[in-house]
Amino acid sequence: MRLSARTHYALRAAAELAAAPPGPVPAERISTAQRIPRRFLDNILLQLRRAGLIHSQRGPDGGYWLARPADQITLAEVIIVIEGVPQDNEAFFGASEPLEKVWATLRENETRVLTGVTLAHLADGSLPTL
Amino acid sequence: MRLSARTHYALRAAAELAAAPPGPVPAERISTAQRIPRRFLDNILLQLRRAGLIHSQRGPDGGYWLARPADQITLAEVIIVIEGVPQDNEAFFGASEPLEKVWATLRENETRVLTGVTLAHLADGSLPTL
DNA sequence: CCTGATTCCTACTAAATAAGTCGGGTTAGG
DNA sequence: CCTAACCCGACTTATTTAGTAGGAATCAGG
Repeated sequence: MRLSARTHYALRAAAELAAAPPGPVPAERISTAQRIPRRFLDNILLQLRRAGLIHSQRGPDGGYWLARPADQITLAEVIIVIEGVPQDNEAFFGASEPLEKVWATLRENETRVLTGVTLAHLADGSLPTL
Repeated sequence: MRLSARTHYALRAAAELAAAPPGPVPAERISTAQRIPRRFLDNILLQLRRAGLIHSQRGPDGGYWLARPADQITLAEVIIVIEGVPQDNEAFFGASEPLEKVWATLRENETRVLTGVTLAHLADGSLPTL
């Protein structure tokens, strides 16, 4: 799979929000709970907010919260927001042509798992049969 | 999955060797058949040889060939040779802990497919049920 | 034993990506 | 108006990627 540190952080931050009681969670809290460098986290949360995945509130008692119920946000969605859509522009010739099908299979497996797990699953520790 | 261009080239080169009739295949041929930059290919083939995956012969009528029967070389093996062993050093805390299991599942799926497909499968276009 | 085809090998480079950091601006509550 | 928080673009440093360069070593055939 190979995901960037940024993406791992985003997923962990999202998990933290999903597990928190309702109401704004300040970045500082997420940062310490998940051991994510504070300024970097700001940056990531900003990206999640711009993508519409979370909402935010400034000022005292401000913070971040999920824009939708945790069981309606999949890991795949978070990953896409951070990594962007994967673009494959490989070409296959002759003997290597069957590789295309192998990659397709791999991608399907991946997608199936990542769209099958939601933030709610992470929050209550009950993973679905994958 | 995300593999480097180098790894894709290695796989395609290996597929080409698997599909060729017995005997040395010159790099030049692989390069044109699979549209791989010549000098870069040299470099990659060298790495495959040092790993013991292929053999080579210099001079006229020289070239490269598989060190073992094509049905005994898996895609996983080629990938490991080029990419090295993947090292994950992520740590999980609290709400994000279940992620570990998700990544494990993903890795298992991947491994199952990549160790299940051999160069022989590519060569004769008969992929196993994945 | 010379010639040309072919592999072998180290080193180099330009561009992209990754992983943060920095400095300050903006907003809201008390 | 003060303080806690988010907002935002730009910057930096290191690593990886995708090759390229230049030539040395080897081997078959004539």
